[in-house]
Amino acid sequence: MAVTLQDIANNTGLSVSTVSRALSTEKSPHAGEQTRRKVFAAAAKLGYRPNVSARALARGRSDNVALLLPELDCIPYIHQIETHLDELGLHVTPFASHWQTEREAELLESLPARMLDAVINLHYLAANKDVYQEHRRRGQRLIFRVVEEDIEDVPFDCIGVDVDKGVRVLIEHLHAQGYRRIGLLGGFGATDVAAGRFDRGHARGYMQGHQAVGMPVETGRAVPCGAGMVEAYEAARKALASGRDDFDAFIVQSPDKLTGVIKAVQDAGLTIGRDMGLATIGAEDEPVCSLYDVTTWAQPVYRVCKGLVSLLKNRLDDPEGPIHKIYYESTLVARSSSSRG
Amino acid sequence: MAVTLQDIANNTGLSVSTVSRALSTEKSPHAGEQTRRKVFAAAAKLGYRPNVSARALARGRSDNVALLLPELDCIPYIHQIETHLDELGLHVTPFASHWQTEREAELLESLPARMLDAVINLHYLAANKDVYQEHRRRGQRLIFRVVEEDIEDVPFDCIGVDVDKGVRVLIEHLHAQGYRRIGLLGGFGATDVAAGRFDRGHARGYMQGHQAVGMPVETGRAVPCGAGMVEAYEAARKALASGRDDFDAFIVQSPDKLTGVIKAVQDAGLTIGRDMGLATIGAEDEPVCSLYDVTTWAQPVYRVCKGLVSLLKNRLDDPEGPIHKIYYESTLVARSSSSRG
DNA sequence: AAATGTCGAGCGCCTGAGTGA
DNA sequence: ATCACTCAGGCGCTCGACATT
Repeated sequence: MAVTLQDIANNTGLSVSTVSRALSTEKSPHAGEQTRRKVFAAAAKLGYRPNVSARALARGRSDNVALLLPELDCIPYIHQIETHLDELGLHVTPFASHWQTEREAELLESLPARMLDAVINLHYLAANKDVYQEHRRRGQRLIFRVVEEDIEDVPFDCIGVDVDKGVRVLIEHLHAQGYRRIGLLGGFGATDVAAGRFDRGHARGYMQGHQAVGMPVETGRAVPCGAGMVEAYEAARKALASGRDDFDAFIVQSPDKLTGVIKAVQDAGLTIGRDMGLATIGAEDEPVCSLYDVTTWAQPVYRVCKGLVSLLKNRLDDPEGPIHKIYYESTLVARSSSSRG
Repeated sequence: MAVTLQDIANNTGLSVSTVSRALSTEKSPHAGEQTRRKVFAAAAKLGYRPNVSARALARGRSDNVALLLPELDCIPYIHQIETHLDELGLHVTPFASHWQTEREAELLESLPARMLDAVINLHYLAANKDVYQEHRRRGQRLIFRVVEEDIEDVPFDCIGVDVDKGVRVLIEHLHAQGYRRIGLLGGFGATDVAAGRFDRGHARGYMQGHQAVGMPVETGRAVPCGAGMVEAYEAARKALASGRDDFDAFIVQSPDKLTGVIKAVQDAGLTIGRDMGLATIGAEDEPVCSLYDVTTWAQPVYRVCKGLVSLLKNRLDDPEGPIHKIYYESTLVARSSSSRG
């Protein structure tokens, strides 16, 4: 049904290969100016669209890159990366691992058969390190955004985001504002702290922050909770009910949870900022944060995405080149939720 | 690099076509039980993965369906549809049109070249009707979720969702609770009402609702606003500031905007439910709605997704069959945000 | 020596027709 | 005749190796 090169060839009286060459922007066996025009005219007239499968099969690449996400809700990332890749003539296909290590490995496994030129993984999982290695050995190009780990420990092209530093900075900031009983709500961080583990991510930052300001860490200040605002609400409510004096501030792991925590604080009859400090860690331009004027350790999403794409481009241009790593600093956006003025 | 049928053939001493047949579940030229076992063993050992491009090229279909979304944030839909299609052995690729009619047309245009077997479009746009027709004529299978239009006017396989009825029902409900000055905030609906147009979607429901309870429609009660909670907040704030007595309830077009409206109401010193009724239209299981206990006209997302997929299956099984249409009723989930008790 | 155009093999897989038991 | 398997052409496109000016 679809229009093929053959159709254009018939229509113009040229051969399929000539048509192919005329349409491709490549240089070497250039096509003549006239033929070119003729071909383009015919292509437009017939509504030709190159068949991506055939092209991929013939070239051994698809101009397609996979975007591996822990969840589908990383929308600003998807959008940004899509935009940047578009400029390189690449198309992006998102895949969600739903936070399952296994599933991520399985997805990676399925990618070569899809002929994807590269993989951008938004969340480096140390647990899958060997899997990543294996896939690189098979020729896959992998680019990572690293959140939990130190990028020194990551033997791949990657962008580091200073999340653990964020907790430290937020604690110092909250401490400077007079808060002394700072809870950590949600995420792996809260779970780690509750279990007395301080060797990675938020938990490490939590520890470092307390050390920096000379406060002892209380593992009871960790409030683990499931995903979503409702669970965050419940967790915060309970935390505030059981002993209101245990907390005078919360660091909330994600803006999503923030919505729940805000309500819990309000319901407890507390005023945000004055009675209860609030801060979170998230992407820049997070609507909830500006709506509720919440202090944020803001990840530079735009630069991170741009960085990921440029790493990708480097890697595609020079598959054997040295590994590149970039570290981006987040910004402390101090707002009224954490000021006692 | 990747393992091909050829590799398995070499490994087992069989021919490529035998291997192909042994691996395919099809029936006709069955392979012998022993060969089958041998082939599967070799495939597993070598880690064979069929090349999707080659397969698509040879079969003329890709076992892939496109999911056309107005925005990337229809996450529950994506997830559900993905799950159901998975059971049919189909893979889904999401494409976002960002609410641009043009872009949607362009996307559709690009799909045949990707050999997608079908398209599920989450938002039927009457403006693109001719484009849809044209693509069906070219053999594309199209399935729609219809929100704004009457499904009688939609000549395609589709699921209807009773959104306009929702506004009517919500108005009747709010009226019964004693609310008399009901605003409509956000979306096409608000824009239409503000412009005095009542011929479709929310605007029609707004009109019908008022008629049903015998209240006159005030076009000034429409509060148009852009996407996102921050814009909704601003719009609601202004509406409440300019003349607080103009409104005693809001119907909010989407749960996203709801977050902003709630804050605006709180900031105005009003109590939700008592001073100001609130209701919204959204998917079932919307976290914001249960968190803030907001009355909702709840779309049956799960059934809609299941329906879309079953329509799809029908269409694939019988491309020439008659058009099917399904109409799903939403449910009124009455909560405290709209009760004066 | 270019510049322009054609040939044809082949990417990995499927499948109708054919071979031999 | 059935069963088990192989041959070979083709899906639409690319690209190295020629042929023609």
